[in-house]
Amino acid sequence: MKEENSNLFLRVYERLHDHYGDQCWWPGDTPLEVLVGAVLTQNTNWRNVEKAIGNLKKDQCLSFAVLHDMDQEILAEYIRPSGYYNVKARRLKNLLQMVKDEYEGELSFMFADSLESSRENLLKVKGVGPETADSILLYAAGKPVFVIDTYTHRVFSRHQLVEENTDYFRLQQEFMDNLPSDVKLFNEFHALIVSVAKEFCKKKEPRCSECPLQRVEGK
DNA sequence: CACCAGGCAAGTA
DNA sequence: TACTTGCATGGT
Repeated sequence: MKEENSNLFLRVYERLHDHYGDQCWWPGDTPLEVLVGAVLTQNTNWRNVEKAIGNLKKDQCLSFAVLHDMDQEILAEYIRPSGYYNVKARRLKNLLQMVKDEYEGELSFMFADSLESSRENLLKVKGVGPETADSILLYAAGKPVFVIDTYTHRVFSRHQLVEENTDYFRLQQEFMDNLPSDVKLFNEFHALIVSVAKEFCKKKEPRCSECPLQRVEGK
């Protein structure tokens, strides 16, 4: 539309949203499904994650109690299609155990906790890094946390919208300092960045000249 | 056939 | 601190 906004990040968002529309992430029927998916999708195509989640759903295993009590080896077989199934089974077990220890096994208790301490508890789980933790907080808990991923860094640095050498926390701060703290906006923006990166900002054969972010004017 | 996908931890120098 | 490697299936 008009791009009358003076904020660079909002202008990028508007241009992406005009081009792609609502993305409606995260596909998941329940917070638990989102949490499981957040681990399973680590460096993995979402389609493979859907297969793995489908396996769990088919046997009614997508409940906290069932997953928590399931043998790690059995869980690994269920999630095999998502790849790295042994490490991911262990990581899921670690995560479920933390929720059991810290929040009586109730995701709703974790989500009711403060952002700082729930994030801290998530990050202390072996296998949960900043992106996985923030994905859970944004997409499962509905907290206003901006999720950064490799695409975010690639798209924004390639368009010279952020410093080339930055890290997760600084990039996240930059987004959150420059955007209104809005869950729906953070949700859609992250998904839109993934969409534009997949289409125009691949490592090999980038098609930058056709990208809708061409000539976004700087600050 | 090669390449990569909605990361993270552990090892090395 | 700054790279590198292991983990692994499935689509293009």
